[in-house]
Amino acid sequence: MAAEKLDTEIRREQIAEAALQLLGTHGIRQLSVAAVAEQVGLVPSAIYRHFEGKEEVLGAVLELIGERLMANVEAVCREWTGSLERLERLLDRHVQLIRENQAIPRVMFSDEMAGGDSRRKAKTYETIRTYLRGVAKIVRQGQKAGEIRSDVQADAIAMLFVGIIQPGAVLWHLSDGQFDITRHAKRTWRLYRDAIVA
Amino acid sequence: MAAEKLDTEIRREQIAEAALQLLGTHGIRQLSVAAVAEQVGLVPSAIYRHFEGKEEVLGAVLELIGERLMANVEAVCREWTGSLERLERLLDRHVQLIRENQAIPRVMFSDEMAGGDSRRKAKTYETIRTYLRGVAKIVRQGQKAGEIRSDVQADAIAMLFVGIIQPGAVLWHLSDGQFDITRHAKRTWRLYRDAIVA
DNA sequence: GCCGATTGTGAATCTATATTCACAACAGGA
DNA sequence: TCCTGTTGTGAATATAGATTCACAATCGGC
Repeated sequence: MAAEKLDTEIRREQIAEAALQLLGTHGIRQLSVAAVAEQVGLVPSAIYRHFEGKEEVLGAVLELIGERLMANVEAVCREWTGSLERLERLLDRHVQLIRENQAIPRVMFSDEMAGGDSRRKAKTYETIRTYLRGVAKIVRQGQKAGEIRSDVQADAIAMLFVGIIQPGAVLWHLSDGQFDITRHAKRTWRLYRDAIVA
Repeated sequence: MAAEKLDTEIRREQIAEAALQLLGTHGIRQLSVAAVAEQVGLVPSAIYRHFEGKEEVLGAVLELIGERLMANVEAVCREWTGSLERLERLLDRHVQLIRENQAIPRVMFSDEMAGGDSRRKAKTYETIRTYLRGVAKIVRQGQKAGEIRSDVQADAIAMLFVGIIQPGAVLWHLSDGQFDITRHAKRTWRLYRDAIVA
């Protein structure tokens, strides 16, 4: 039975989303064009109507992740003013995002992606740096406002922010959800907060 | 030209080590039996004299990593007494270990490994937990001794310890060594230390 | 309603890799 | 020295999965 014909822009999004999903449940080694196609409800060869090949699909996934990460940064900056509140909320959103997309931490912090060409490696690097820059910006504002200690570089503070989640996210995934990442984030936040307040 | 005939125990170690090395330079997608064999100076089929297959090789790599991680924990416990010193030195050693084996953080915190069977996933989980338990033990001693704050679970403190390195390790790898992980660890240690002292 | 362009399909192809196997070389013990 | 078990080799096999292609269905504009 033939699938509905949809605009290539729509399909590209669907495909990237499907790949992201699959990357969460199985590793990159499992990620086959066939699996992605099935998830979308298409036949493998149809993928090539919308992407040059598997590599490009992975690139789109990376793009997608980058967008979502930055959307969170922008959201907290919009909704809150204090830098500490912003960071705390960003943490909440980050946990939420990870819970919905297990693949994110793995893809970003594992270079599973970087396997193919080295362009992807560079792009992954850039995506992470962009996110870190966003966090660091919040931190710097906090430092200017005297809410966050200024004797440590904003970059370092931003990176430790990511470090709050990363190990927990992995445990959460490896334990099939046993490990309570939300609680972990809450607990660790207290620690982190105390470490960075002025 | 035929390779020297060596005892299977030796070969197993060589093979695991070679795989670990390759996992560092290329991702898991690149890791082929052929590549491992070449690195050891053998022919692909020779691998099967010592391992059941690729999966088992990956298992051995995991084992290897676990041993090295725990060796560090034991070393700092042997060489130092204060819990803060122990943690600081463990951090040094951890950075060192990562610098020598890029694959470690990626393998451990990326579940690249967990792709195959779910036994590996469970084993990866156990390996990480074991390491975390080791760190947490140091932390608890510090809490008893009054060196480390007691109002936060030792587990959380141990996990953040890992979080100090993890993001930096990834950036270091993705940037091909541009990012200075050693400096990052030093800077972040100050932050972390302040966060956990009693 | 007709036409070109776009999207979907199924079969065929192509390649990379894991794995197997029969045979060769070698080690060490009897 | 001979025998047996172990390790290494190269060729052959098997398979999964990416990619291509000729053809069919569908859509939008005229």
